[in-house]
Amino acid sequence: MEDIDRRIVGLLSSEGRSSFTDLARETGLSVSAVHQRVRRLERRGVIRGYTALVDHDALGLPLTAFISIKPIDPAAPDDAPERLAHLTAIEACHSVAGDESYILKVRVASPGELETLLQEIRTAAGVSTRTTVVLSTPFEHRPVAAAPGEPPAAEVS
Amino acid sequence: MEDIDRRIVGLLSSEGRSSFTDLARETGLSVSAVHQRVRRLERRGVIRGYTALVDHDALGLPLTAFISIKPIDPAAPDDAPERLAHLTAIEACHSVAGDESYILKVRVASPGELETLLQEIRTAAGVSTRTTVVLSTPFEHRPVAAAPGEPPAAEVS
DNA sequence: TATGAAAGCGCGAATGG
DNA sequence: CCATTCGCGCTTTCATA
Repeated sequence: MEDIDRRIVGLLSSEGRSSFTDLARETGLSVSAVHQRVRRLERRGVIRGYTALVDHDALGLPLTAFISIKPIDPAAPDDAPERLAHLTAIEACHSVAGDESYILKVRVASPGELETLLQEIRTAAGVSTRTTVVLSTPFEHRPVAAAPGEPPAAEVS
Repeated sequence: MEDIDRRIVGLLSSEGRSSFTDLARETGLSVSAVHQRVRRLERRGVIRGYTALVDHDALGLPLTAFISIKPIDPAAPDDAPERLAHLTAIEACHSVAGDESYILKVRVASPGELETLLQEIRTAAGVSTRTTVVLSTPFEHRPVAAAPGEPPAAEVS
């Protein structure tokens, strides 16, 4: 993972369908060189895939919310992610430190659907919920910066 | 926005670099038909762009956190998003209902960087912060479902 | 909005510096 | 690890219905 790879990742992170020809131009390498690097980044899992960024309003899912969940029985085994995976309204699931155990990000069509979803979450995972409704999203999915502060210098890793 | 468009969006949402040839095969349309539909979806903003999904661990940004912010002076004009936009560690910014005003999602290299970032956020936007550290992420960026419950029936829009 | 054909270019593999 | 070459496949546009 060196500087030119970070650059490629940055470019693909802001333009996921860039052609190898474009990437070559913008990095100063030949097409086959970028090609090899991109394939290697994919194989090593640095690039995990590609996705279209969609306007959820236009798709009829204008309501976004963060739902924090906490087990009702703290002694029960914690398999909330598996129990919730079938609910396609849940876009992301993060295990977190703090008072609650997971934060879910969900997209639904209406308050009514949110209510239904909350009940499904509570019964499927045996949890209580705390919901924060998103009013608007100034920005999201910003591309990774080409160079953060400094790549971790000398770490054994 | 009809059914075949949702299907295309779903496909591009799980495979952002799918060729038009593949999309045509999977939808049963001709190549140029999908081509037109995809371009129209892009023009109308239903598809806002494409991005590579990256492994932040591999990029040297293994620490993810949600930071909720609240203005110190509630009377001051609320322009936090503009004031925070230059901080590239902030991946997303959502305006939310509830006790706090925004939820930020950030990616940093270390606890030390998180501390620095928190100070920058507080001074740049005049806010207090509450931070929730992400321990792991069972899933994220799940593709939009082809058909939610039902597309909003008869809305004037 | 759909299709099919034609032109151009990008992709991907193989070879060699 | 990078550059060059080349055949095939994909993208893109246009004419047409």
